[in-house]
Amino acid sequence: MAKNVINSPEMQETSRNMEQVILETAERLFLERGYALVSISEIAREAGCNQALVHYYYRTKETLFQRIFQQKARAFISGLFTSDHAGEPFAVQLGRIIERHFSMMAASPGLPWLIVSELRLHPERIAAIKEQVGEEMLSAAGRFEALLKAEIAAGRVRQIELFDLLMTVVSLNAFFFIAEPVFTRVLDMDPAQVESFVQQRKKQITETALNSLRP
Amino acid sequence: MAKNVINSPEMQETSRNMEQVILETAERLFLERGYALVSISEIAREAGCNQALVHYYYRTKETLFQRIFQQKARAFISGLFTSDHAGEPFAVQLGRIIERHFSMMAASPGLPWLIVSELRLHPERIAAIKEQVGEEMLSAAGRFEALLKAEIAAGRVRQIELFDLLMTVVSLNAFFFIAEPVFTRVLDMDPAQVESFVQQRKKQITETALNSLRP
DNA sequence: ATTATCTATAGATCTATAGATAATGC
DNA sequence: ATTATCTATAGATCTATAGATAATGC
Repeated sequence: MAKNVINSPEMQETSRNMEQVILETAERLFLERGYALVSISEIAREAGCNQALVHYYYRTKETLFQRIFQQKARAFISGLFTSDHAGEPFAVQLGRIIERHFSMMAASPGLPWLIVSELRLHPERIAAIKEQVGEEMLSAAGRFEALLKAEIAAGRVRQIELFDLLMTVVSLNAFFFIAEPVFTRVLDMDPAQVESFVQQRKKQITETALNSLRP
Repeated sequence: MAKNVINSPEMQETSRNMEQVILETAERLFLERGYALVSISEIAREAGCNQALVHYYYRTKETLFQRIFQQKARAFISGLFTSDHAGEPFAVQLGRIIERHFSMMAASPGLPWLIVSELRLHPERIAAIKEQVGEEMLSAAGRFEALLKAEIAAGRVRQIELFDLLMTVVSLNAFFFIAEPVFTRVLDMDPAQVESFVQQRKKQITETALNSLRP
């Protein structure tokens, strides 16, 4: 805590390195297969150290997981609500939100599956996340809701609850990344095809969501 | 195989019963938590028999799972394509398809999660399903695609690929049931509230999907 | 005689910890 | 002297099978 930040470059480098490598390896594996199906020995093997070292740095599998999961879940949720496009027309703002949310998942394509799976399997994990982002989410939602209501009143958007709109956006975005590995396999795509598939779908989702709002 | 179908009612009753009870228990548990997180001893315990009996009837965990999974996966996919509303307007037909698909999942709310999770975790399971429903799906899709193209040509539906339309429908339907337990917890709903939540969302999904198609 | 059910156990995990050794900092 | 890393192991699973016993059908 109150110790020196860095003493000798090399040593701290090495130590931080293995600690960091373990964290990153764990993140990758958890995103692929979830908490229960990743073993500590697998993390250690892929990180290139002994199994006990994972415990040395992170004590238990659960604390290691939580650290990764909570940070990711926060990004997932708050990514949906961070909008700094005030002044722009509603449709443009919404389009940007959808695209940002989509891109965030494209950078971590295992995330939507991990979040829903872990929250389904361990509902007690919901509380921590709710506490972390609940406030922020509610206030951002409030602001956006005012905007939506104004659009509806002006007759530019059909009557719809904010919840349904968000649910639609998240469904389209998240399910795409949840199912993407399956499609990729079924259609036997190479990485370039996958990339173009993702980009096309992003466009379609924005179009679909915006179109569905017309009065 | 070529044996008598039923000999003595009681005996066969009892035997079929435990065999059946095991199958149903396994189905319920697999739908809740997936293959890896359900143990044979748990199935046995909940079915009310000894662990070895599960192996006696179904040999391995894998064969027991496959039997359940393949039947369910087939229902999930073919449910989307079975349409016997020829003659009705396109929008009505599509609305019916969406509602049927939604209702099928409502009857097995763990199914969408189970399917995507297992196919993500074990891509080799894709092949069997593809073989089972691939043909049927392609021909049903072909018929529906003709309908869609005609609607587009008539200017009643915007330019869209069948794949994107189906993806939208499945995303909206499936993701709802994938995330539903989480929402239910977050909003702390009782069963009656959940039921009405599900019904409302069903309506919204149909409306959203149809609305998004307008030119 | 056959089919259903149980007990017991082998062998393969997996998490967590204790305690030894190696590397680094003062 | 402290921090990083390893070896070894306890204790708790979990799947699958062998072999005993109980129930049922002929």
